[in-house]
Amino acid sequence: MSGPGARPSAFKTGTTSEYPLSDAPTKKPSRIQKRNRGLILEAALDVFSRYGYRGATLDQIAQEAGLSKPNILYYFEGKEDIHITLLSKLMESWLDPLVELNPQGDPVSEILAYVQRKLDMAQELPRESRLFAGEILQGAPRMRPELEGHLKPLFDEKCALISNWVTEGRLPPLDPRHLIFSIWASTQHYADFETQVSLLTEDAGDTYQTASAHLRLMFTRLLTFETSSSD
Amino acid sequence: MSGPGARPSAFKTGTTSEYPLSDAPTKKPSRIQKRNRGLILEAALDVFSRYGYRGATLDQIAQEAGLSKPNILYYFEGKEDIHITLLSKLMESWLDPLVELNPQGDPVSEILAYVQRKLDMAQELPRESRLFAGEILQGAPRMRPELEGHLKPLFDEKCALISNWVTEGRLPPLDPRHLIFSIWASTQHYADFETQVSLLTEDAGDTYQTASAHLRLMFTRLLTFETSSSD
DNA sequence: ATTATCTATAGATCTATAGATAATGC
DNA sequence: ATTATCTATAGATCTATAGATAATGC
Repeated sequence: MSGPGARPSAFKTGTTSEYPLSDAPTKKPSRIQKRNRGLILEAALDVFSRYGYRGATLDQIAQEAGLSKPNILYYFEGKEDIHITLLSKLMESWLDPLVELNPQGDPVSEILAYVQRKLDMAQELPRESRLFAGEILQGAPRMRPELEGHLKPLFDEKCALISNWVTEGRLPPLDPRHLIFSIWASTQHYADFETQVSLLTEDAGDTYQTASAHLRLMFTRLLTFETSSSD
Repeated sequence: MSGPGARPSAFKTGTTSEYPLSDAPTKKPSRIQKRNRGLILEAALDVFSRYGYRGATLDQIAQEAGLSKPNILYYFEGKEDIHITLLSKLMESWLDPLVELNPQGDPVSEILAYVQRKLDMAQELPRESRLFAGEILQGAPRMRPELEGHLKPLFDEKCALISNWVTEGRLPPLDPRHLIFSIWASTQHYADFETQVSLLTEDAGDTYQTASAHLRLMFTRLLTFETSSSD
């Protein structure tokens, strides 16, 4: 009846494995399965990020993947299953740059490196950035559990780290939450609002280079003590 | 046949009047017309900003406006006409804070005041912010002429102004375009990503106050000379 | 034997219109 | 007379399934 892609569409926040524990596969996925699921997810990323969840159609995804529409539904339970699978897989790589924020490193260079990693991701993974932005913009109807389960703990952990750096006097007093929001906003802007950015910069070609310099300057000034007084 | 809302759905970028010059109304709009068009636009802002263009339905808009579906289509040519009308009306108030950037004022306080105005708008007009964000995110399929006609000239003008301030030595060297992008991104973030922000801050209630302090600090540092050397 | 794919189509959803009726303004 | 509103429904679009057929792996 339903294909090998058949899995509960509900999020299992407790596991990152390919299959939820409650529904272990009786067969390992074949080569064709892996290949076609991959083709579908790649096509879906393109279509969903461009037109949004409701704006995207299975027809477009099937066409882009080079498969027939019913064949798409052989590998996934439905449109929503594809979307959730995409977002879920993206989550990890999306949080990676923040995970790498190293408590042992120098606070200023760690945060500046984080800014640069986020900007690089905006440049290299704009579709992923826009997929996320669209989901959040509409209230995260399909990703909320994932945000609570993975993003929230990591965010809290890194906020605590930055707070410690401030307490130790290695950073000037600032609100870690708003610092992180400003980093996210100012870097992802180049992917999420690419249409506007390239319209206004007349697609100068060096947008990401000049953006990098600007953001490095801005966050350096914010994070660096003004040692205008003694010591 | 078609109601008084019947107007060419194409954008007329050259005019900001209620009716394009080429299609002057033979009758002035009645009180009921104004009221119902207003009700519909208010409802549509709610629905479009929450579900996106494709995700919104005329049923939802009709319900929210308290009118029947065919009655909606009596006042507007169709779904797209409502959407374009909304975006077009929004444009002006959206650009207002930037228009107010005063060449005669003090550069730093002018820009800091602009940041605060944008943050206030995110707080007070989150639906408008999200409507715009959604449109840009999907490549501005219905707003591109408006962006080219109104946003672009204003953006160029204000970039030139900031460049002059830099040349005059009243601001440190910086890229005006990226400064404006950073202001837009970091302020609108609180409206566009409100779901994520309130999830991560556990809706502290004072989010906009602490955000204001953070942004003032960040942009003050960026715009203020470090007079650590002589003079 | 099982996995993968296709054609045809059911069933739901949505935009928009037809055509009749009620309310309003000279 | 004109403006405003309603019921009913046409027509298009989209997700998903039924059921048959082809390809693949023991």
